Amino acid sequence: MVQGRPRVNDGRRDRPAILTAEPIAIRTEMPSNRPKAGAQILPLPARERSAASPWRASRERLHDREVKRDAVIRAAARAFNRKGYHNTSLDDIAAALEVTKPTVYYYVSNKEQLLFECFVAGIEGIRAAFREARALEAPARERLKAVLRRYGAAVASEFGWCMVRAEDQDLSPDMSAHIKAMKSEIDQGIRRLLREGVQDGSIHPCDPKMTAFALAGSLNWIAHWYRESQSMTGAEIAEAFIAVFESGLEPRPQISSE
Amino acid sequence: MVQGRPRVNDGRRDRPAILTAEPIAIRTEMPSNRPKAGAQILPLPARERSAASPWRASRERLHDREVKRDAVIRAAARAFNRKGYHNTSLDDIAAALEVTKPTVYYYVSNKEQLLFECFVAGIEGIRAAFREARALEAPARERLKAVLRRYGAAVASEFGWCMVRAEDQDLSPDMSAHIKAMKSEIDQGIRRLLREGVQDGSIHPCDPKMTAFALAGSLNWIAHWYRESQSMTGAEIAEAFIAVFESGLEPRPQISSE
DNA sequence: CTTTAGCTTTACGCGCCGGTAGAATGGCTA
DNA sequence: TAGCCATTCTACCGGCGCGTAAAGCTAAAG
Repeated sequence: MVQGRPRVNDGRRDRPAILTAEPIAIRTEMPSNRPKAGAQILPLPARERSAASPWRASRERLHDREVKRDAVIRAAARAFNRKGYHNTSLDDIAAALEVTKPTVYYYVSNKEQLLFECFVAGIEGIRAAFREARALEAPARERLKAVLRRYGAAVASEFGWCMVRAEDQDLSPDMSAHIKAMKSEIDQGIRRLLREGVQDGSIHPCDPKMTAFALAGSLNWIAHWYRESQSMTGAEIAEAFIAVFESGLEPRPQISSE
Repeated sequence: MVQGRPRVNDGRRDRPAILTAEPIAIRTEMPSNRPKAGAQILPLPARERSAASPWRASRERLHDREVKRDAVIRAAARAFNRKGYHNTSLDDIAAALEVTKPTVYYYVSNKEQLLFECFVAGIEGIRAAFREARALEAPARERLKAVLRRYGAAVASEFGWCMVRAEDQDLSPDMSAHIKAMKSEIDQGIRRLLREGVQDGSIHPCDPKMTAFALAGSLNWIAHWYRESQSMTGAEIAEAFIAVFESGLEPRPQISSE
C-alpha cells in the first residue's frame, strides 16, 4: 500500500526455499535464482538420459512434486497440532516452509483439503494396524492389544491431532462423510475384535459398543494432551492404558500368570 | 450501504426479543415497542412499591440481568456445541436469542469470555461431585465411581463441549492458565482417589497418573460423539464405562459378588 | 413534565485470512 | 536459439466477523 510496486524482481529474492520435512530428508530445494556456484556440475550422474524413455526426467519431477506435496501436508499437520486448525493461516504454513502462500496452493486446492489429507495420513496407520493384526495367529485379545498399541502411536504422531479432532463442521459434507466412514470403520474393527475375543474366551463378556467407545476414547484423548518430546512414546502410553484395561481397577485374587 | 439510513426507528421493530433459555423458564421479554395491547394493566402486582426499600425495584432488575446473562451463556454453549467455537459468530448467538449482537455484548465483554464462562459452568458440576464424594463414607473405589458418574453427566451436558474442548490457543494466556488450573485440579482429584483406593485395598495397584489419564480420557471423549436425545444419558454411559474399568477385559475366574 | 438509568438497536470500522490473477524464472526440449 | 512447461512469486480482492459509537426507547424517580 505504502511502497511503490516493484513489478520486476529487483534481485533480493535470496530466500532459501525449502519444502521438505525432515523425515523425508531429500531436501529438494525449490529453484531460486541465487548466483550459481560455478559451472554447477550436477553431482548426480545424469541417469543415462536420452537412453530409455524421454519421460524419465518428467517422471523424476513428478516424484519431486509428490515429495513437496507431502512436505506441505506435514507442515500443515504440525501447525494444526500446535495452534489448532482455525488459528493457523495458510500464510503460517507457507512461512514454515519458507515459501509464499500461492506455492502452497500449487500443491493443494484449499485449506479444507489440507485438513483432510492430514486426517487420511493419520488414520492410514491405524488401518494398517488392523491389516497386520488380522494376519496374526493369536487370540483376539492379543490382536486387539496389537491394534491398540499402533493406535496409540498414531494418535501421538504428528497427524494425531488432525486425525482425531478434525471436526465435521470444518469440512464440506462429502469430505465429512468420507471421514465419518473411516472413523466408523475403525470403530467397527474394534468392536469386531471384542466380539471375537468374547467368543474365543480371551475377553471377558462385555458390551462391544460401549467398550469400544471407552477404549478408543481414552486413546483418542491422548491427542489433547500429548506433546512430542514427552518422556513416553505413544506406544508406551498405549501400553500403560492396556494394562489398566486388561486387569481393571478391582483388586483381583492373584492370578499371577506371569 | 445501498439503502438510505433510517436513523429514526420507523416502526417495523416487531421482532419478539426473548433472552431466556428454556430451563430458566421465566421468559422475560426484552422490551420492544410493539403496539401496546390496550391500557396494558401490568398483570403482576406492583409489589408494594413505595413501601419497603426503594431499591427493591432495582434489585429486581439486577436479578433479571443475571437471568439474561445466563441465557446468553447457555445459548453460546449450545451454539458452540453444535457448530464449534470458531464456526459460531456472535451474530449467531444473538440470533438464537432473537436479539442483536450489541445486546450480547451488553452481558459479556467478548467472545473469549463467553467460552470461558461456559467452561466454568461445565466444570463446576465436576467440582461439586468431588465435594460430595469427599463426604461419602465408603471405600475409595466407590467414591471414585460416584465422581465418574457425575463426570460423565457433566461431559454430556450442554456445557460438555466447552468444558472439554476449550483450547488454550483460543484463550488469552491468563484465562488459559485459569482453565489449566481447574483441569489440573480435577486430574489431581482422580489421582488422589486412585491412590487412596490402592491404599485402602479397594483398587488394584496401578500407576495413578496413567490410570487417571485413561479414565478421564474415555469420559472426556464422550463430548466428541454424544448428542442429546441419544438413548443413554451421560450418567448411564459413565456407568457402562465404569463396568469396563472395574473388571477389565481379561476373563476372570468368577467372583460373582452379586 | 423532566430527568435519569437501564437496555437495546442501527450502523459502521477494521483487520485478518482464504483464495486468485498474472507475471517472472529457469530448466528442458526441439 | 526459440519455445514450452513447471514452479514460484508479487500484488490484490472480497468478505466475514469481532467489537464499538452513538442514538432510541421505556419505565421509574424526582
